[in-house]
Amino acid sequence: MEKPKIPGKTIYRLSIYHRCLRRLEDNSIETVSSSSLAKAAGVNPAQLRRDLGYLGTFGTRGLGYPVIELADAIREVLGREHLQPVILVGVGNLGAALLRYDGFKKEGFEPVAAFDTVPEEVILRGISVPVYHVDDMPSFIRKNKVKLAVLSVPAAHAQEVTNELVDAGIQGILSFSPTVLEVPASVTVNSVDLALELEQVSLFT
Amino acid sequence: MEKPKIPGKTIYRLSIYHRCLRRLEDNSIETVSSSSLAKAAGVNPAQLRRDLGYLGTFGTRGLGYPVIELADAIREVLGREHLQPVILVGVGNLGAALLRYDGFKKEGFEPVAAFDTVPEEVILRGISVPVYHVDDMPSFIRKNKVKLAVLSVPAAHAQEVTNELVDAGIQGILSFSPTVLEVPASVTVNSVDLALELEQVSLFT
DNA sequence: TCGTGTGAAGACGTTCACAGCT
DNA sequence: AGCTGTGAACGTCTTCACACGA
Repeated sequence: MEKPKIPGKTIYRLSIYHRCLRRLEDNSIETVSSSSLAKAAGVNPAQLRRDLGYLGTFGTRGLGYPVIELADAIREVLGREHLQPVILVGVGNLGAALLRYDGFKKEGFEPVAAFDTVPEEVILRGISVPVYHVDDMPSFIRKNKVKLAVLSVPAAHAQEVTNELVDAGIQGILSFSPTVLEVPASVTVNSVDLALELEQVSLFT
Repeated sequence: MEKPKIPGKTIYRLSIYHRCLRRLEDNSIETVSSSSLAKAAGVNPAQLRRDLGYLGTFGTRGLGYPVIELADAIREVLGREHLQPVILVGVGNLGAALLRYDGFKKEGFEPVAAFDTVPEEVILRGISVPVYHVDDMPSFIRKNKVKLAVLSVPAAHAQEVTNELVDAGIQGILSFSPTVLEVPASVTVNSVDLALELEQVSLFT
């Protein structure tokens, strides 16, 4: 069997296309051309067609792509059928904001618990997720078979916490710490460094 | 004059190297080899040497790079001498967290004001930046010649606010809205989509 | 010998341009 | 005619591998 091996960048864009398609679904639009979907997603039409080519051949020449089928196909590839449980470690300012951020739920992720070294000090305004002490983290991960973690602890403790997460069985980490985390190859890490992102903007002006 | 034309990805990594170098400066370490710095930054040694090559030739063969000179050279390229003023629009959960986030200041950015549609409702816990009504935003931008903005408003209003920012003279925007923003070519936009980032992690596990 | 600097090769990603289906 | 699907060209980024200086 051929394994299509979809490139990472394409996968990233598929998520974007999916979001655009959902809007079209909501508006009961049935077909869409590569050029208009590409414009909505902010990419080149040829690139979009190339990306969709990884899903098989869907489009109708002369017409465009069927919105619903295409959205389903992307969902299948991205495995978006059920909500993924996520834990969050480090309920400081940023962590608390992330817990309240509803964008995660919209995209299929559900924060099921949060951990901090001083859980009693966490202000619970608008947070419906339980906050526990980090000592309880490994057992929680194992018991609930959580695979994804969001890391928003101070940089100085990021590696230490990461080690605990990995030992407990976490397979994917979204980190907001401005450090390079060392993990086994089997664990995926995605780092978002807010200051670096802002810097990028400033350098191209 | 030859303009070396440093690639965007290299610039991004230069920022990372710079952060690593600062730690070395703090520890009074005077020279560093490409391999050890590369490891700290999480890149391939050859890539690091290639990147540093854009700055001119600094290293001493057989020895490594002088930490201080190298850090200075990067600072010069990145134009990091003075603090850049930044405004933030949309002081919701995420926006408030970003205001309290001290990582920006450490990297040379200073939030000078924030704007919201209901500034009076913003809880000021730990926020030292003044929060004004969005109606006052354009005049503030013009008066203070602010060039950079962080956008953390709901997706539905992102484009509208962006238009106002651009009209008022903003040249770089760091957006946290999950939408594609339309701007003139002269304006740089960098989008951070938190849900997409988490999704990326989940897809590679 | 150690580690930089760099030509050359390779991997990867994007875009063009057009054949072919509806 | 309109729009997809894709070979091929192109451009960019990464890595190798080695000459050369300290």
